Amino acid sequence: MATVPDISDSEWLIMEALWESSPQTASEVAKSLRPSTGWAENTVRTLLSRLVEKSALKTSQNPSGTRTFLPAVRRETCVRAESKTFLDRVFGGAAQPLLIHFAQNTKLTADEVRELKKLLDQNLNS
Amino acid sequence: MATVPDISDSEWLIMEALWESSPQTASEVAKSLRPSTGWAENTVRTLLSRLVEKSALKTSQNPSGTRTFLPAVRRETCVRAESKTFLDRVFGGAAQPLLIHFAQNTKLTADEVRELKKLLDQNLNS
DNA sequence: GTCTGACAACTACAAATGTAGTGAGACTCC
DNA sequence: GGAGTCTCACTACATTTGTAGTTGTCAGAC
Repeated sequence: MATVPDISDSEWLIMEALWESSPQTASEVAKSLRPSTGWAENTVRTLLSRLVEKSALKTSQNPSGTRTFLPAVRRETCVRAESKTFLDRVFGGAAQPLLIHFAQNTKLTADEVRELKKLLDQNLNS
Repeated sequence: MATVPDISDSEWLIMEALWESSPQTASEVAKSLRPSTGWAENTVRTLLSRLVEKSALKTSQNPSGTRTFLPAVRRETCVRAESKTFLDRVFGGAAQPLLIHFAQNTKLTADEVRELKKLLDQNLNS
């Protein structure tokens, strides 16, 4: 049950970068986030360190002596945890109102609707 | 577009209490939250004041001189804002993966599934 | 050998959040 | 009319978050 660490908004962006491609060094992460966030390299380093402290990331020493970072928790696990928090907080834990909310408030394509309906059917039979 | 104030986790509980029934005095809110949160009355007062500052709540002086609090923003509005934040943060703004996630990870009754499918159809025709 | 430029480690600091305590005025009940 | 009781407005204080700056080291470039 490896309790999932609490990941803040900014930290989430770091995690995304590493879930997408890892391991990466601090400066690689910084470089890839710079366009979207404008963060100074040190900011990224701080966030990386905090995530290591929280055990959301692991590091490994690579031959050249610099550290590389890689996720210690799977994205799916974190998504699940965040989703639960959100669900509890905003919808009082009731998933159906949440589904209703998003089904009403977002535009979906016919294909997407088809796929969702299929999933709903599978849900029933599980 | 009445930008929605940022409401923290604890504050959200206060808002819920007032969305459910308002206006209420500080001590009424405190009393109703005590069982679930264990908060001291002053904690509730502080949170109420912060919410008034943020314009999430309004107050009105009632005859006896004590203040009562009531929401200044509709629950639906806040839910929408929180949902968007969450969607952007965790699902990169894509609603369909979110719907998939919740459709797969929650148990629904046959009725609920039926209703959701109906909504999905309406979504298509809108 | 020294200068340069990454990298790591540590420190900084304000705003937001969670969770209260204190002091002062008003009201209430003997 | 003094002693509790409510309320309110202020103040407090540790943590977490966002966003860096500073210092020291080490490896190549020259």
